[in-house]
Amino acid sequence: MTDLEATARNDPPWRERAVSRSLNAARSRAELRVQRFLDAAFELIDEKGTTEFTIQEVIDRSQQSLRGFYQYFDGKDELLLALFEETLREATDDLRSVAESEEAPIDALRAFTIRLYEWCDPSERPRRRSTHSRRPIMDFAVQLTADYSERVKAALAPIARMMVQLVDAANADGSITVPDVRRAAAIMQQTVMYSWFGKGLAENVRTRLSAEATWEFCLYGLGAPRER
Amino acid sequence: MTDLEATARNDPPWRERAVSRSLNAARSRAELRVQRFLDAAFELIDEKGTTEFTIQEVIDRSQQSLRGFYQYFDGKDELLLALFEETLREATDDLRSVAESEEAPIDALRAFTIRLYEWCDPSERPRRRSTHSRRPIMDFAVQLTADYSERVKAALAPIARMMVQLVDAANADGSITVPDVRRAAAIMQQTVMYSWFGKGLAENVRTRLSAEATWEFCLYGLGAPRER
DNA sequence: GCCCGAGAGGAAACGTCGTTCTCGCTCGAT
DNA sequence: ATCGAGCGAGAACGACGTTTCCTCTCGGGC
Repeated sequence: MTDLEATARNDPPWRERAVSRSLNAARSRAELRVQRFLDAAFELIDEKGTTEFTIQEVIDRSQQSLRGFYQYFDGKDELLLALFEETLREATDDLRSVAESEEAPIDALRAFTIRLYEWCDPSERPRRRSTHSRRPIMDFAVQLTADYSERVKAALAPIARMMVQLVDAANADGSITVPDVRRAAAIMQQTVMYSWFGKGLAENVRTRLSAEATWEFCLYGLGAPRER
Repeated sequence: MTDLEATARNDPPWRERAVSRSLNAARSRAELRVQRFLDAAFELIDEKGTTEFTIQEVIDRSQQSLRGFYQYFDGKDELLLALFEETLREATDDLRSVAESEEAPIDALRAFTIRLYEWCDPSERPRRRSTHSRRPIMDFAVQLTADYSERVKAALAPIARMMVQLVDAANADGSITVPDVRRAAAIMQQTVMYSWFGKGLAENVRTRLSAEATWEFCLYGLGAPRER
């Protein structure tokens, strides 16, 4: 062990650099190929409107080999999980910037909430520069949750954390009044995020919920003083 | 056509009775066999905690033939849909009786809401005499919604209708104040029913939402006066 | 210049499942 | 006794995810 460390330390710098360069090359090559798979899968989801594409289609579209696919992904689930995590990463960045663009805590919470709603609701065509529909991925997330709750939880954690912070800030300055910040943030997130399940269930367009209606409901639920 | 009708009308009564009896026998025999399939599927779901049983298992358990299965069901989806509808029928009856046992509209709404929450939340072991876990079916309902939104909607309609009535009554007597009853009922139903998705997502037990917390959140969201 | 081994592509193969098909038995009516 | 409908049993099929195997290639060491 110590010998190995010593050897490593005594390696001429050029060797280290060379190895590193080789590794970097390999890494970027690998990342490129992974990205090709992801892009192909996103395209297929857009076209079909569902996550029910076949591996073969991904292979054909990305012009890579089945063997290569299984070299980079443990299976289809891993691919879908990667798509999900990628989508949530985008959403998180977007939500952060939206919330930060507001001054008052209650306004930030409102902006954050409405944008979160838009990310989850398929019928919305919001302001964000959405390159493709994430709807099928959000749908599939439910199934992912069943088998990979830890990873889904981890992917959702940044959004959950932001929600807690925003509720806490609004609670601190008196805009809202909640007994338990974390609990309130949880129910808030849940109400907003899972609102899209009501999609096919609303009997008519009139009763379909809007982002605004959801926000108001939450606002009073959080104990905001009601205007008369 | 007229001839046929005349013939039918002139048929001796005994023939009609005989046919009817035969049909009744066939019907009850068929219903029995369908029930065997349903029971077997329920058992499998209970044991495995998922709807991912195979048709073969249902066949084996119900001691019937694959051929028979496809004679009664168009496929696995139809079976799952039947289980879902059966479950909702039970839930609807239960919810109705719970709501009717309360006098004041707001109390009825509260009782209804909390019981509905319990029906959807897997972790709850409520007062109802639940013979088996409906959790996997509720999970799968999301996928069913994607392909059979009409049938899911229809199965959910009675519950939705009750929710509207209860919100309307509570709104009428001033317990709550909502601008749009149908809309309020919709968000209410959604918030309560889909709360179980937060299952794997809550980071710890403390932030996990209870039926009571959900009810309170909704109550104020619906515009109930807040006690100070 | 030659060889060798890692890596990648292609395709065949496998296992699981849902679904369909076919064969043969049984039973009740004529 | 016979015929036909109904039904059980199981083979077979097709779709897919996944694994495996064979082959080719390419870069580095002898």
